[in-house]
Amino acid sequence: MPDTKDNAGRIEEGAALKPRFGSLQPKDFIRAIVCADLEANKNNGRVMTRFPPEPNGYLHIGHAKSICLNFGIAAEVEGGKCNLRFDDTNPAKEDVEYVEAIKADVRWLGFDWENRLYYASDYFDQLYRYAVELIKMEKAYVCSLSADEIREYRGTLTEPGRESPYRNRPIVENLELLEGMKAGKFEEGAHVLRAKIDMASPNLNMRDPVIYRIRKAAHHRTGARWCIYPMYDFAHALSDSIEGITHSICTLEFEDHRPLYDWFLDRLNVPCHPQQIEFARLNLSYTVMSKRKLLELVKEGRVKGWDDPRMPTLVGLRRRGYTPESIRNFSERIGVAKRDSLVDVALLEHSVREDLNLRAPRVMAVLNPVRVVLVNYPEDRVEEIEAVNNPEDFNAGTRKVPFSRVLYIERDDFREHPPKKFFRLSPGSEVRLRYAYIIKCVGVVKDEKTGEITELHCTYDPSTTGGSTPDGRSVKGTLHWVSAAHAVEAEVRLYDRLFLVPDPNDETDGRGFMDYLNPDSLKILTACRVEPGLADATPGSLYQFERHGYFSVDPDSAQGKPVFNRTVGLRDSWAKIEKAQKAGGAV
RNA sequence: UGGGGCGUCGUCAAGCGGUAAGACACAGGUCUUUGGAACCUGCAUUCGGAGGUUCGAAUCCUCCCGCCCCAGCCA
Repeated sequence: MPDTKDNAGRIEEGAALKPRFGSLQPKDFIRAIVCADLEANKNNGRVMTRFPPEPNGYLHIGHAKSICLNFGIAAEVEGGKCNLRFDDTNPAKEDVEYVEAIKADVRWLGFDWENRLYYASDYFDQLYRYAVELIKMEKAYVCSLSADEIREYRGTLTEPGRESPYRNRPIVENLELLEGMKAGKFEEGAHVLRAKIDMASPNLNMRDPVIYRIRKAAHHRTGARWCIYPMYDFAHALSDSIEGITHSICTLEFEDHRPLYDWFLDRLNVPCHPQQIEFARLNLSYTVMSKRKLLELVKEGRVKGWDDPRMPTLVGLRRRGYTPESIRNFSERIGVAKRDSLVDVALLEHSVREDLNLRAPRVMAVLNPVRVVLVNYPEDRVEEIEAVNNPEDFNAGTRKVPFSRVLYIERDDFREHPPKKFFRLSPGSEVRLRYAYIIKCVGVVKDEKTGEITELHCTYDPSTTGGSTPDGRSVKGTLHWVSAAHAVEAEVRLYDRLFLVPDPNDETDGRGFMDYLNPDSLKILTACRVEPGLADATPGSLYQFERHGYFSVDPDSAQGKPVFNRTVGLRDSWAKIEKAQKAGGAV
């Protein structure tokens, strides 16, 4: 792990004497600002951003948007840099478990902070010195009001606040008190350090905000060395400055904090004054994004953990089968702006399909098997059928798949009474088995009691090797299949959206997001049959099950007993037709 | 009834005084041994509303309407 103590992003002298543009384009309002700054030679042509997560939870797709923005901009500018900085100012909520997970996620997404891994806690000494400076300037004071009293004194949205009776404590007394706080002489809540700004400000953030509070909790990095911790507004602005950040990009809810951000930097003798720019956070339809809600899903057991494939967390998406490329493309497509929006998950799904279409090897898997006996095929004959691994990529080559007299096909691919436009298998109809032969259904065997179809009898046409039709007859349907004697049994987990409504965050009718959970967000199929080549598929690898969708091999897989997660289904135009037929009555 | 933001196609989103990009979705079609993919076509006479300025406005001005955020010793 790189040492971060001595190289905390010092502003390199003479780092850039002329603007460096790199590939940066003004695609969005933030890049437009950066471009303009570069042209004006602001910051000496230097561009430095940062991604500042608090290590109190797992990263989700919303963070990915921010990561792609911050690391993206830095990468697009010649000499641009993006730091990874943990905003670890609240030991009660934070944990090393999260810092490690976050680092892994950022790396997985494809970004590199090189040796610039920082922690706000690296700056605690410096931050403390800044606080002392503020006191000496009479711009900060130790307030001994209780938390409740402070709230009361703060006023409301429409009424100004009142000044704390401790507001005009002498400098020496403030200094002594702060020293005492730092030394652990007081209990939590006894005192806080506040900035002395304006209790009548219409911006509540400016009503003498707390900048240090006593917290006697062990910090995951500094241990018990400190018992006072700086608040976000103070720590963040100054950390940005210490690292020489030029553009401090954050989400909209911090817009009201910008005057405070600037206030600290304008008063203190700091290395530089970064520009804070706010953009709208990502909202995705049919999902929730707040850490609180995600945590609740995990704690209440509604999902199996942070990496449950239904979670919008990066670990969840990864396990589901999403690739870093697809997430980066998605981030690019959604754009960056300031208006609140709800992005359609379909766009995310499109992004994976697009990526996986090009790279996922194709394979045959029967999810809901029904037996097919080729009555005119020799009993013990086994053919090795050649199949293309990826029609989008001829370099992917071919493979052999065993074919024999008894096969499995998808139960859905047979209809005893086929609806209009159904060109799969039905009594008397012909259909092609992918890469193999054309078969015709000549008999249906049912369970006497339940009426369930247990077996289909078909004949195969030996002249149609490889699925060709030498006589030129056209066979519309092509089915995937698997040889019963050779297939491997597999578990397949079919995921669907976690929520039933586009915006589960909407509480206007008194319901909460938990009320909108989709009871069918996970369907586990245990009797699936896949090609023998998949017996020992490597966890994490990705496949396309032909005619079904994209699947990732789950870590729960065991030798000879693979488990697959459906990443996303293929577009299914038959499903659309069928739905339309049902909706429009007959035909 | 305080302050800060935002309102352009179903969903994102360009546009920055010269006459509405693109993507997803959707609808048709071509092709096809994945009803996949690919490809083609269609999809806002109109930019929250009303006035005004201008030869000309989504872009400028005025008023109005709607939505989001802020009263943690959270970030």
